[in-house]
Amino acid sequence: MHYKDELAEVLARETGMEKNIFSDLLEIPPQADMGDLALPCFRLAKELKKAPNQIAVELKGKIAGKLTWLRRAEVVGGYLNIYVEPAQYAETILQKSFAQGATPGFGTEGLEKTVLVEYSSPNIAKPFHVGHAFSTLVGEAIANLYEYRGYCVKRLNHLGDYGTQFGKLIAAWRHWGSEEALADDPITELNRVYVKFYRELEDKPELEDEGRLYFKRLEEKAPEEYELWKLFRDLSLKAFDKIYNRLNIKFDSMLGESFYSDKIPAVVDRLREKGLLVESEGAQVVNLDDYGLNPCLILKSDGATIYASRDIAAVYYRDETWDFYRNIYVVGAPQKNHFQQVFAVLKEADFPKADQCIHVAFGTVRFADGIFSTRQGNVILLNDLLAESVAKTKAIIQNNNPEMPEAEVEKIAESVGVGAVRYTFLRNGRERDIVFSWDDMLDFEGDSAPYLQYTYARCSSIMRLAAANGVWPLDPTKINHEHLAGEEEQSIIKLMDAFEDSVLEALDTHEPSIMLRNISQLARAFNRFYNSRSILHAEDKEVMKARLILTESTRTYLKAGLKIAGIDALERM
RNA sequence: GGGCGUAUAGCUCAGCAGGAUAGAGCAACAGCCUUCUAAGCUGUGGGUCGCAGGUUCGAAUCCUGCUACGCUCGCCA
Repeated sequence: MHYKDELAEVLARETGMEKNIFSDLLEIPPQADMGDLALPCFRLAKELKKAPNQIAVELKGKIAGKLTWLRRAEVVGGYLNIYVEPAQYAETILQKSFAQGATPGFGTEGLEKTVLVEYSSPNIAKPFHVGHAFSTLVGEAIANLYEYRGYCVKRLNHLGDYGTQFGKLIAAWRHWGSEEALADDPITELNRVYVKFYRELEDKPELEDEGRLYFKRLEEKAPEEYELWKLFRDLSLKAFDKIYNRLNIKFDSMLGESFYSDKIPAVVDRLREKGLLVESEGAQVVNLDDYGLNPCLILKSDGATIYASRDIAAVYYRDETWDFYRNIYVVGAPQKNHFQQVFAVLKEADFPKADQCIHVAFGTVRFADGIFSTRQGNVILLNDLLAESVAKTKAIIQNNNPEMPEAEVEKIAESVGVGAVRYTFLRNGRERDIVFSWDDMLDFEGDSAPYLQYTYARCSSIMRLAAANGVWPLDPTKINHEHLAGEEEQSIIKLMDAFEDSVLEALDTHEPSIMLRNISQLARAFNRFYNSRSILHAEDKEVMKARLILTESTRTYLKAGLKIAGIDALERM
């Protein structure tokens, strides 16, 4: 609400008080009939030693005639409610949005700043399940948000390709692996032997040592183990590529943990020089008492590296490579403590950008009766979920549009099915856990991606018809905005007005759901408008023009918001 | 035990730098397709905002205590 600043200005001038007092106090009322802006006068009452109601009345008198856009002001209780001139409001917002073309609410404050977003980061040789979807989809949306404000974004996939687990995998493979099965479906086969390893472990604890031995050999780059690991890694990357293609996600870097392994000695030296390394129970740790944290383990008692040291090495490497403005980790909430430690160690080591490293945590995907576990083979593959979602979509489309050609059905079903899944991971606060339920995942009504896509397609359909009838395109500056003064139209305008702030807040808090909520409300407002007004069959041509402009603008906002979320906007469905 | 987080309608969630009768969606029920896409729209019912105190003109929102659940607390990542 851009009028807020001007109103605060006038209030300050007329009362001789600080402008900030008013801009802090001014708020958007909970209901449209209470006005467009409101000033609660309760706090002023104390300072001015007058009743809130009386203050509101006096202020109302002082602003009278001072603002061109002010339609009326009303005192209700201790509130001064401000109503803006709706036609003028519509004109301002629509002109602004048309001036910004396809990217309303974009910004350039990020130019010249590089933001690294680490996300997805699956473990090689393991199935890509719906748990990974959280990081992948939230991370992509956050990357898109930064790009929308002009930042140069580097998408980093920090592959889990290192650690004792790969020693175990090699052991498992040597015991039970099948070449044919590996060639046929590598991830499934590798996962099969890995799961078997943990089952066998119960009776044969010696397997544990075997796994450790192979990892040690791997670290020493023993040719046989190394080649095997390399094979597993390559096969996994190929499999991951398929899913990333399907999600339309492209990474700028696929450097995994293994890449940083040989960069750790330099980190250890650095920490030692700073006098931070302490021996404890045979291991090398950094004491973090000053931060209220437990010591951070840098080197294990056998001298081997650990994930914390690898993460620290990665920060130095990334800064040398990209000179980052921000370094963001989209990693699950259970690793909060880990990142607090890593960032604290960086601070202790006087790394100047420690505060520019941010852990963006998200919740856990689990079943109602327990957690996903790769080891127990108790997972739902993202691909299976997508397939299910696409299949359901396809059935709906065929039911609704029996005439639609098969190829188009396929294409739309893919976009809608994938979009629906995407949306379920983005619609809520990211730190909430998601209890997996097929019904919720495949609910295409109400607050869902298909609802947004449907609304977009509906707008598109109207614009197509308008073009066919020769009434579109038309000059957006040459419409009568008085026709957009109604409640249905104004609620749409207000949401468009709020879109940019929702993007900024989403970026600020790394919470894509905030932006999505805005376009979800916009879609709802448009559908109400659509159901209560005739657009192409409006009472006269001027009314129709105004409504077409509103429709086209809605279409633009929906598309922009969906694109940030990574969801396709479809011309028909 | 220490730390972090969560608790709002039957279900899934918004709201939380204090403010006006606590909002959506789903589910339930009742309606709306001879007019631009019914994956839509309208209406109805449904809430001691976990519990107990406190601060305040005013608390879902801030503070304290408690309860429940989840995560985490060096040699996995």
